Amino acid sequence: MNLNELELFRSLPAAALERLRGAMRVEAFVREAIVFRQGDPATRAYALGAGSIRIVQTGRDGGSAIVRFITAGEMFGTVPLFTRQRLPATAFACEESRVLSWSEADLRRMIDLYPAIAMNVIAVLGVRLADMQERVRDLATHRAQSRIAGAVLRLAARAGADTAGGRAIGIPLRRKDVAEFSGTTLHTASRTLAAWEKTGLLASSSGHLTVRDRDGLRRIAEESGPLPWPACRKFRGDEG
Amino acid sequence: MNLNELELFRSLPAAALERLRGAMRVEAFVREAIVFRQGDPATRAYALGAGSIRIVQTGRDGGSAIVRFITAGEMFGTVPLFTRQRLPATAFACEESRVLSWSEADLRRMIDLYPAIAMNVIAVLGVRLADMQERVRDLATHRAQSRIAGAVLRLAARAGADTAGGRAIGIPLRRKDVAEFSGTTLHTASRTLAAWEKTGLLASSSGHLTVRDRDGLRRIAEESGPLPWPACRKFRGDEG
DNA sequence: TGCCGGACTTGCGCGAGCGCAAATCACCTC
DNA sequence: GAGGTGATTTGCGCTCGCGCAAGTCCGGCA
Repeated sequence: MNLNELELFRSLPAAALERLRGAMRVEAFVREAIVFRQGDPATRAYALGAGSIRIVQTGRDGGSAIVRFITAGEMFGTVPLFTRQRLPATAFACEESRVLSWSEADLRRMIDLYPAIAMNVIAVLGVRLADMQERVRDLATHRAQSRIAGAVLRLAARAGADTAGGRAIGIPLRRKDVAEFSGTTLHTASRTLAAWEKTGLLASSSGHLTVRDRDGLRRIAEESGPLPWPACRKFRGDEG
Repeated sequence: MNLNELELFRSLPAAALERLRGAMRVEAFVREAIVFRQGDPATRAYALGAGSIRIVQTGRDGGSAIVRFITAGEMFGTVPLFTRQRLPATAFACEESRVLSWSEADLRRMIDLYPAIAMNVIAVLGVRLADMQERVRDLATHRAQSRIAGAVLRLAARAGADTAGGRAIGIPLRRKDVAEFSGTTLHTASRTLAAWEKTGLLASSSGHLTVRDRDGLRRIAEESGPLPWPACRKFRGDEG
């Protein structure tokens, strides 16, 4: 993989990429291996060369949620380097993955030399922040079914590839993953996905989901959140 | 207000602050006035001089959630300048507020001259991203009551001031605000807050909440989310 | 001082979706 | 191919908390 394909190092001169390659550490992780643990001090900047990673945050009470999925080219675990915080979540490899990383000192040195890296970081964080804000709204205002549809669509848009049968999500997803990503339970996620498979909205085989009817899912995702009741029709009627 | 009190312009040389002051626009907004609207193109970088602002995101279906509260010193509405997106949310003044702002061109020029501004932006975004991730986990794994407690505690920590009667939240909050910030309904928020007032966990007068028993609220906030049922006691027993 | 509109409270009914449990299925190892 | 581990499915009961609606409180304005 060319380093300029990483979002972190976009539009840098060749000399910079060469130096970065020299300072780079490459590691391989097997399925379900842990790249770093929540609570550890942050020491390196990570980027994903190949595979996929899920970032899981666990609360004091044991409840955990998938904060984000990382796909090839994305940076992760890097923000706490700038805010002197500890790592706020744990990174699991969803599948066999190749992880690239740089030491904090090397990264800071490169940012001093090439401020464009800092601007890349801002752009990445900005997009992610917008994404998380949308998820907050989603979780706060939508019902379980809509949230699941929204989560699937978001993943399909960001990590999907168009195939003959529809848009395939390039991340191996268990039912439990879908549940923890959309803020519902394993059972509800299972029931819902199974129903959608039956209806032909999507297909799943060996841990991979494929969106077959994007518009159908979008309709469910935007189903007016907390008011899907017949009794509310009178209000929805005069709004148009 | 000294400009170096703004999180965006921390630790800049006096010369930089002087230039920034020259390029600054100052506006006053009355209660419930709109600073900018969701969907508008981003043209300026904002910071709050005094007062408080709520950032509200509305979905296509009409459901809206409070994404964030802004207090004096914080920047807002600035990220889309870097990602070339439109503004993802609307900013309402919670009370009379003084808003400072800079044009995109001026901001970019200053960042070129003083890269420390870019690092400040990264630090701010990093903290906010961590905050939003925690909220996502909260919304996904906690019950309404715990979410409300968590929301109140978060606001008290970030925008609170210690007083004789407890820690007072420096933002005027309606019940509806609490509801939209914690992902529940006006009714549940009202009931819950009223109950807590009766128990003495918190107090409210003329739109301002005061946390009287932080540990009590924290206990509710961390009440193991989806399993507060008697039937689960057998499990909770051998953990604690 | 009296009027008015918006915010807050509260009783009621109910259904979405959670926790539980048990059966089934897919996949990996040996 | 056999055994085992973990993922998935699915029926059941039950509660949380939402929608509704009516009443109350409070602050602003004339």
